[in-house]
Amino acid sequence: MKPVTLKEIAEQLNISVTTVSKALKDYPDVSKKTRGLVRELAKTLNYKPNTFAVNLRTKESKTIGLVIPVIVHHFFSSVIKGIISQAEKKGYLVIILQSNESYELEKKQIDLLLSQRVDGIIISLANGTADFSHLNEVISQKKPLVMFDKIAKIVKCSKVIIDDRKAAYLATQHLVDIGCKRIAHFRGALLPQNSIDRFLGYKKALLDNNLPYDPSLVYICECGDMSFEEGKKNAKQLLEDHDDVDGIFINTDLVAIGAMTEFNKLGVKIPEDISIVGFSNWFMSSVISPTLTTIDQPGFKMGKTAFKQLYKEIKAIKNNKPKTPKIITLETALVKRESTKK
Amino acid sequence: MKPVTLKEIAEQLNISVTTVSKALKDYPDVSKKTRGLVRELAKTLNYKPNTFAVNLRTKESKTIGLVIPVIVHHFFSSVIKGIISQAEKKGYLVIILQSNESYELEKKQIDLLLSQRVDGIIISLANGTADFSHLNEVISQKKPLVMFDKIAKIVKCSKVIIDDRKAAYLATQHLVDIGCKRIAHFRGALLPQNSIDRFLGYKKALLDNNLPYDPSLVYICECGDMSFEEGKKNAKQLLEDHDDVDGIFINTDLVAIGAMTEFNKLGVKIPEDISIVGFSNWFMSSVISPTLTTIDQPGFKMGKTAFKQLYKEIKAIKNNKPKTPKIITLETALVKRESTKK
DNA sequence: AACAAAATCGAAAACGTTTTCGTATAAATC
DNA sequence: GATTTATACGAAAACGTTTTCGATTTTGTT
Repeated sequence: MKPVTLKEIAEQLNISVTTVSKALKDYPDVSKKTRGLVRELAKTLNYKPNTFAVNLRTKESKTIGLVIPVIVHHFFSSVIKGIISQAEKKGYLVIILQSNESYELEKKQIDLLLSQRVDGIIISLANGTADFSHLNEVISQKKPLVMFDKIAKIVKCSKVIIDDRKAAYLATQHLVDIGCKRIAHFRGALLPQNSIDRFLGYKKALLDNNLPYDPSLVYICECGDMSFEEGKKNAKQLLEDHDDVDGIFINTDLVAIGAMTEFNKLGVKIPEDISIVGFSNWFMSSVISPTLTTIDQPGFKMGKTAFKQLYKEIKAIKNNKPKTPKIITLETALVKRESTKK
Repeated sequence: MKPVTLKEIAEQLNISVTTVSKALKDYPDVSKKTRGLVRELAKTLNYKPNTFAVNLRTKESKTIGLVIPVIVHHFFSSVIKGIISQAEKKGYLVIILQSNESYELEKKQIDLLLSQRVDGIIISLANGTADFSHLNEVISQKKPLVMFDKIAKIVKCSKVIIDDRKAAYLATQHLVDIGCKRIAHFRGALLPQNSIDRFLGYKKALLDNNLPYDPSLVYICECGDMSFEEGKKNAKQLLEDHDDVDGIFINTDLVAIGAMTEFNKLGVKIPEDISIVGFSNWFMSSVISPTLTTIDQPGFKMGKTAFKQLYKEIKAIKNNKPKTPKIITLETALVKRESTKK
């Protein structure tokens, strides 16, 4: 009934707990014979070390925490998958918490993970996060921290990102290349670095092509749970505000799909009347009609990379060998589809 | 540098560790004064109980395990969200593992969770799972186990499901109601109970409407990572095999969307030539063209319900009060959209 | 003042593991 | 045969908490 312990194995074999423990962990100072006996008995009794005791003793839990803004989300669930699959290879478990795009909640979740004493934390920031004391707390506790996608440049930790500015530039340039002259932008929330960078890439592409930058062509979406609705709303507003727009670069696929739905309803033809480029390459984008040109954002790889980096830092800290934060930039690509086919 | 312990608080106040512990946990046998002092010092020192020690002592980790076949999946990620949000309310953390639709992996993950000594496990079975010894192992260790969606009737544990047979019946009946005479079915893998039930519901609806059941109209998809491709492949095959089909009830939205994509490519009009009903109500289904009629499967609620049930059983076992397994059936609804609009 | 009852505290064991360090036995060396 | 050197084992402390139970002090009662 009760789980088997080292003590019971020791008693049955008439040896000490110490020796049993050593035998199971391949210590050199235990004879081949007793090691064999211990191993055998442990197997027949189905011995499983008590993680609680091991954790207490070793001060590590082989568990990491992951905090993300949303879960039901193609990009983020891809990242989760990447992290979990990589963590599994190294014998780590992953505790997932969501911030719901709320700073308060994010702070609470970090606290929770710290008091849970996870071995490291991976996070993508909530839109509302402007204060970083909770993250600095993690760092000052010498716990490895890796940020991805929605990062804060100011926090001194490793980061896994894409070159948002470059990707946005590419997307906008593509719209220019196919002949768009009046290009709008549905940007993300104000705070997140990546939504800023995408905006800057958009702006730079316009200027490099001698197209005027018109702030009234930039619309904001929070990109939270309501992304789709926001896309619809902005699309409608855009039509009311401007009748000459022939291209839009949109911060997120889901918003883009909302916009396309609205345009479709209002009789605006895509790509004939307006060309659209999204961002992230959600699976959905390849099956809607017209299919959506977008930037491929490698979620799965980002997850894997983030864990790999975290793992390195966990090892490094364990060996008392510091590690300077590293910024890893993954490649993206423009995926051309029907929404920009002239 | 080192985390604060009860001992340090005790030494600073010149009292015993016992009293500090009691003061922090509102034991009645500690005076108001000392409790105040302890509380205050604990706060200023930012004391956080060492979870490892607490776990070891109390034999519970306030952590549960979740095993699902896939993560990047609208339904499953909704369930994850439901479980996590409910677990949070009760102070539980969730460790997520994926089985990748593989029995071997599923077994390994369960083992992992057991050796991790989680307080309970929630699982949706892999397609390949036909042996249930790993699940019975969980039960025989008196660890609460709740299955959802893809369940095994034979395993004696609580389950959260929908009435798949009824839902499938409803879906098929709808096709009949709009005038379909020759209705195909893309079913799921052979083993999962829900794919069996959906098939049975389909079959019964045909017979109840005096339509012949033709086995050659039933196609199989594994519904794993390749769902979309499977849908395309089956659609193509169906057209080659039969030229008189005017309706299809499809096991999963993603497969249905694959099929629709293929039909679209081949010039088959939906719903004019063939009407389609999917299953699950993925968000995607509401934005593709034509929008997909489907069965709404309440993932978020399923997750919440599954955790609630698990929580009840964790409490029950703690109080040495057994609990007979409970089967909870959630409501579904047919969502009529363009793919069945005649 | 004597006693009972209540209030307050602490010693100690326990949870199960890991690891250091010492000791005893066996093997090797001269 | 005496000494060194491997080899094999175990005692014990430590990780930080919870909880039982006994001891002491204070309060209340007569």
